[in-house]
Amino acid sequence: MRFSLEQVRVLVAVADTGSFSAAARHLSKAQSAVSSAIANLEIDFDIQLFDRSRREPRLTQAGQALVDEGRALLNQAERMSAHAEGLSAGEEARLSFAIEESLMSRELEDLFALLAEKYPYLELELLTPSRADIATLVDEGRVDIGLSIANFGESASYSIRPFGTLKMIPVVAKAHKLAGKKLTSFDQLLHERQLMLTSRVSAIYPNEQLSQYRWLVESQFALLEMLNRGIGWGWVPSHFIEQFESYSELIQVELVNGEQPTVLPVDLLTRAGYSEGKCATWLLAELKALAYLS
Amino acid sequence: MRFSLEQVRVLVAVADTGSFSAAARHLSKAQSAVSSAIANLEIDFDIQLFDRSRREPRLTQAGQALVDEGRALLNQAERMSAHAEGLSAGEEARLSFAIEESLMSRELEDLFALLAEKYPYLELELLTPSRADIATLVDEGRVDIGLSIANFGESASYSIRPFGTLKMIPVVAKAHKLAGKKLTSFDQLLHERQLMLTSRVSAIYPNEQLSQYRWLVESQFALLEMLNRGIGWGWVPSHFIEQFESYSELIQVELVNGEQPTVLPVDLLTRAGYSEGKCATWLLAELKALAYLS
DNA sequence: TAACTCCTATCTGAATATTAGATAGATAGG
DNA sequence: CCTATCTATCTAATATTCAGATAGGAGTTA
Repeated sequence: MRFSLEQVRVLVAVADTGSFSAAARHLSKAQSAVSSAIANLEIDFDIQLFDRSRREPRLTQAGQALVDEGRALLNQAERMSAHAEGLSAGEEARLSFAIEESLMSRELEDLFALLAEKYPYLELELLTPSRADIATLVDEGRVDIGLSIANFGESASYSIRPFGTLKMIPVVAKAHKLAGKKLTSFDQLLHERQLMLTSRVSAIYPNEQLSQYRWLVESQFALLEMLNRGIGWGWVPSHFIEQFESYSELIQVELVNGEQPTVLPVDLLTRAGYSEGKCATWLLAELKALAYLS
Repeated sequence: MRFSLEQVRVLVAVADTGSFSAAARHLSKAQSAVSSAIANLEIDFDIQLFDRSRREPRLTQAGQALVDEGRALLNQAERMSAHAEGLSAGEEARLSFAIEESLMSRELEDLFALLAEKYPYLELELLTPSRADIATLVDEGRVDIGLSIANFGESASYSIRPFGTLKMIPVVAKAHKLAGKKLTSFDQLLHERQLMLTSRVSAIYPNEQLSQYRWLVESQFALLEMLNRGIGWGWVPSHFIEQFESYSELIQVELVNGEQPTVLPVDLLTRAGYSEGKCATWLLAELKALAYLS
């Protein structure tokens, strides 16, 4: 016969309370049940767990070692129970989330920390593909939820809902020749080298105003670094400049008639048959409240 | 009702074999037992673990998550069993071992690695007090076994057995003025500064030949470093020089009549009522075989 | 479509394990 | 010595687990 979790619970209770009787009271069991539970464990393990030479039993060295093992075992069982309870309450086991790098922020990091605390058993997958790939991932079912700047291709197999807006501003490094100048027309920008995000997989975005001198960069990080080095100008989410120390040296290119910034609509993409679990619901609600997603 | 380890075993078996029937065969149970075990788990956890719409059940997302938890739980249970088995076979739960720093060596490190592998559940405490303190620790029961160079104080409450010998040689740094010289008498050494181990707690060792110019150092490490810097000469276990790169710059002080090295007896100290467990027995046997303990 | 295989759910009675209650013996403290 | 409290053990009742039988569904083959 193999030992049971219940026996281990009894063992730990006896170790905690110091006597079989007290453990029985604590567990709402008869004293005889505790006594035989321990006796059976000792038979199973073929080792004495308690020294009964005194009135109150004392753990032997082996007993102490096995009580420690037992606690670990019960913790694990408790964890399993709690996980099951969460799942039963509608928390998803796994959430795959694709979000455009432009939407990344300090606040988002804080949000994930909260998520981890609130739903400790959730397995999150966070992908940050380039804009045009998000729809594909949702479409293929590779990802549960996608959040990206509106992208005017559509498909029947995923749903699109508006989800706030993102403010994009044209920026340059302080050392760039456009820095501090007030431009009278946007066309002047288009005669300078533009650094823009691209994707290896999908086509580039059709609705950006494009300079004829453009460099295409796949990595948001590399793009910002290149902007920092004054290699060109580019559209950047305004909160990047406000929140990240590393990019506080980038400044907005201003136009005299003030027609920027561009406010881009953000879309929420979900798989066709997707029903949000608790975690996704919470995460999306919190996300919607983020300041930079006005 | 709370779930049992047996139910978890069934759950994992079903996940592994892919069907209730196969799991039943694998576990030597009736198929109905497997079926009801899973059904009860689903009732307990209040969540569906398998999708039964097809002929063979498929794990739901929640089911997969709980199977993972279950595997962890069974591992823990397995660990507890194995630990109990070891204890029942006579392995001690805990071994407290005090050994003089002079006896430390490469081979000893390897020995501990082997010990950890051979007895994975043993909790080892390794103390390296200074020589005179070892007897005290054994005497107080603070330590199960002590290994130290013979020390001519005795007590009734611990037993002393001879356990090999350690070769000590007088050494200096290559840069020291005694380096390379052949001394005609030991007395010449006694006119130079001697660095020797001491203990804050107990008296210094009475049976060493003492220079009148002596410095007392509590740390073996500091002593060796000071020897390396040429601050004086000192008695050092010969295997230190042979085994440790850092001290290969120390060389033996030679006497023309060749009366060194000094061979010191090593003693094994044990508590009065101490009966070696398997781990201690193995460790001591291996220790005794170490080359430098001739 | 029919026959066949292999699957799961469920019922039932038997086997097994667990439990409370009662009792006896042991230990510690006054 | 007496009392309170402890543990071990017995017994009968209860609860749980299990195997075997059966029925129905799913997939495969002819």
